[in-house]
Amino acid sequence: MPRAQKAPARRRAPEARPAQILEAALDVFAEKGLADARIDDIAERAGIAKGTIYLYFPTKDDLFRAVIRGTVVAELERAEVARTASPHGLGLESFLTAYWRFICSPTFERVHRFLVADLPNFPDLARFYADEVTLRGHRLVAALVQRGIEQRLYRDVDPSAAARIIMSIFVMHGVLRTKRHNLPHIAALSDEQLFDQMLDFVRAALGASHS
Amino acid sequence: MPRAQKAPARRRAPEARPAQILEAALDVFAEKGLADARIDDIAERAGIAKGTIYLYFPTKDDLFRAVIRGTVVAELERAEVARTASPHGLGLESFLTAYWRFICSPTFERVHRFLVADLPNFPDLARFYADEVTLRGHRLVAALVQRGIEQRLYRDVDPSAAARIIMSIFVMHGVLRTKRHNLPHIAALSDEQLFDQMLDFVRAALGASHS
DNA sequence: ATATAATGACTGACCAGTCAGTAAGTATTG
DNA sequence: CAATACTTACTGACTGGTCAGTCATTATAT
Repeated sequence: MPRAQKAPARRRAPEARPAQILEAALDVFAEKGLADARIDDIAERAGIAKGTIYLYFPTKDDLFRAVIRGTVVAELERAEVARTASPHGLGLESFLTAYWRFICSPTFERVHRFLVADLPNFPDLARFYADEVTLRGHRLVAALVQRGIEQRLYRDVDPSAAARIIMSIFVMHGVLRTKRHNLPHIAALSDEQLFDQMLDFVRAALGASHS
Repeated sequence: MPRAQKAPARRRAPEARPAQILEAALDVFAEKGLADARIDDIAERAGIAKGTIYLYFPTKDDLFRAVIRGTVVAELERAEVARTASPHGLGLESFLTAYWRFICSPTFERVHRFLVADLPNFPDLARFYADEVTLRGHRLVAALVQRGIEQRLYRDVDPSAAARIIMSIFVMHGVLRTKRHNLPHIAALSDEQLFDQMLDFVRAALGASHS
C-alpha cells in the first residue's frame, strides 16, 4: 500500500509528453551515452515520473531508437531545405555554407557522439543512417561537384571521391570545433575562419578558376 | 566457506599477466565499449580468473586507462618511426603513406571507437591524447607542409590549416573504410584506391607542381 | 614451512522495468 | 450544478537481475 502525501501540481498533457520525453532523452543520452544514461535522469529532466516514460516508450532501447530517428529526420529535413533553398542556384559553395551552419548547431554536437559510440550496437539503425543520411548527402554533393565540372568551374575530378573527401573535412571539423578547449591549434579560430580555410582548400583542390 | 573442487592446471606467470590482461581488455573494450565490457569477459578471454585482474589493476577504470595509454603509446611510437624513417627525405607524401598504413591497421579501428565514445568521460586522458597525439601529429604535418612550401613544391597555403584538413581527411577515411559494408559508394574501393584519391585531392589543393 | 599467485563464490550497489495506487478530468444522474 | 461513478494520465516504491569489487581459501614455488 503505497503512501501518497504530497501532490505537487500534477499536470496532464498526453499530447505533449512524447516530444517532451524525447527532448530530455536527447540531452541525457548525448551527455552520458546510452549505457550511462539513467531513465530516472531522463524523467527528472523532463519533470515527470519514471513510470510515465514507460507509458509512451516500451523500453530504453525503443526510446533511444526514437531519439535517433527523430534527430536524423530533423537532419534530413534541414538537408532538404538546403537543397531546395538554392533551386538551381549557387551550387556547391552555398550548400556547404548551409551544411556548415548545421554542423555548428547544437543538434550535430549532441548527436555525433552516440552516432559513433552506440550506433554499432543497433545494426538496423546504422544501416538506416548510412542509407538515408550518409549516402544521400554524398549523392547530393557529388551531383553538385559534377555540375560544377560541367560548368567548367572545376577541373575534371572524380565527383564521388571529391564529395566524400569534402564531407570528411566538414564532418571532422564539426567534431574538432567542439573540442577546441583541448586543441590549441584551433582554439583561437572562429567557426567562420574554419569555414573559410576549408573552402579555400576545397576550391584549390577542385581547381576553381575564380575565387 | 567456499567450495573448491576442480583445479584445472593453474599457472603462475606474474611477469606475463599485465600484458596478457591488457591485450584481452583492448579486445573486449573495443568490441563492447567501456560500459558494456564485463570484467568477467576480459578474464575469460585472458584465460584467467576475475580476481587475478584485481591483483594487477585496482579498478575497471584504471584498467581502461592503462589500455588507452598502452595503445596511445604504441601509436606515438609508430609516428616516431614514421618521422625518423624519412630523415630529411620524401616529406609529406611519404609520411602520409606511413600514416595511412597505420590508420588501416587493426589498432586504429579498435581504438577509435572508444576514443570518441568514452574519452569524454576521462578529461585527463582526453587532454593527454589531445596534447600528445592530435597536437603532435598536427605539428609534424604542418612542418612538412611548411617545408614543401619553402621548397616551392606547394603554393603558399596556411600550413596549420592545411595540416588540420589533411589529417581530417585521413582520419575520417579511416573511419569510413571500417564501415564499407554499409556504404555502397566506398564498398568497391580498396584501401590503396582511397589513398590515391586522397593524395590526388591534397596535391591539387596544395598546388603541387608535379605529380 | 613460508611466501606468493591465483581462484571463484559472494556481497552490495545500482537500475531497467513493473504495478498497485492516486489524482485529474469527463460523463451521468438527480 | 452538485454529487456520483467512470475513465485516463500519472506516480514512485518495489523487484529481480546484473556486475564491479572482495576475500577466504587453495595451488604453486622456493
